[in-house]
Amino acid sequence: MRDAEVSRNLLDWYDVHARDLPWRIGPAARVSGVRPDPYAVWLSEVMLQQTTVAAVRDYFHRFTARWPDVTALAAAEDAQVMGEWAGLGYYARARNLLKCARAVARDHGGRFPDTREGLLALPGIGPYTAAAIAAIAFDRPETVVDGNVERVMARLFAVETPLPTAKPDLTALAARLTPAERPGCHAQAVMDLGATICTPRSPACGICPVMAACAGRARGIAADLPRKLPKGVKPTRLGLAYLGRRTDGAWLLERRPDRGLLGGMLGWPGTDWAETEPVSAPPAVADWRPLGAEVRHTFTHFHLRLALWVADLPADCAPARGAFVDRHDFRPSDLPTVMRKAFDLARGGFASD
DNA sequence: CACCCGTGGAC
DNA sequence: TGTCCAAGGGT
Repeated sequence: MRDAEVSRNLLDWYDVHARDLPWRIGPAARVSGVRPDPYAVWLSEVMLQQTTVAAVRDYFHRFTARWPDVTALAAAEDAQVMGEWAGLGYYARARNLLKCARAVARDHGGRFPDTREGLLALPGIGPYTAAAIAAIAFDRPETVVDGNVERVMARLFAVETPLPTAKPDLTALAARLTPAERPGCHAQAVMDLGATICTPRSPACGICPVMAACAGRARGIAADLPRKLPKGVKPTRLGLAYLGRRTDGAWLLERRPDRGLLGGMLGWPGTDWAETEPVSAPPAVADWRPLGAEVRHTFTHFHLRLALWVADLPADCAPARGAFVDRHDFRPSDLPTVMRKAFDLARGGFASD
């Protein structure tokens, strides 16, 4: 089967089986020449970086309801956007999302650049996202390579070189299949195939539209591809967090520095997280008591065990760190997950009111 | 270029 | 419970 036939089969399959996703336009609209909204494409693609469709859906709806276009988002306050992103992870994406929206509003008159190169110059838009927006929103014949595409190419062409070494080869193979017509649909077809049929484990080769062309299947090694270098062991880090509540119900919280882990997010004051036993460092003078429970949470590259300390703080409390957030302004959903877990465990440790 | 950066679901 | 994994980008 020639490359053009493979691409044709993928597109035919996509036209029948394309998933109905909130950021996509329907086939009827597409046939009438309607293009997807670049803002919706950009927002969804950033949210989908290393994140599943199931996790993104509700966030996408909340963001577009609150900020319907890039100009509205550009005008939003940092804390509002970070709070709305809370729970989705990889918080540098939210910081760059705002930077990007403001750059588009200020430097591009509120319109996204319509080329890969133009998009690539914006914060939070890398090779994948630039190609995806250019292809999907602007009908540019760019080659889109994400984890799905790498897996599909590795299997289709039986590439046994492990990732990430194989990346350039897989990109070249994906480029061979990229058609001049409907490149955006082609890109989404390959990604949909990877997400629904050519899955990482137990791929459904029996119903695959390009089964006949698949060298991996022919050799019986499809499910073992792509090969990957073994990963290192995650260390365990320890830390303390202080959950202080003032008598009027206000919570003592702290905005984390813009860089690094959970950068720019709200959190409980506490120690650094290290592999050695933490040294106590309460953010205010008070009768801190151990909760007797700890948060266990796993990040990308380490496990965390976070011991919780709680205290009732006096009305005239002057904290050395952080600031009080009025009980009516405090939304637990504004917290990153590890901090929300701490709140869920500790809230019972305070007198109810 | 190697490392850093979240989270929840599947198995 | 532990491990792997997902529509990557920044530094």
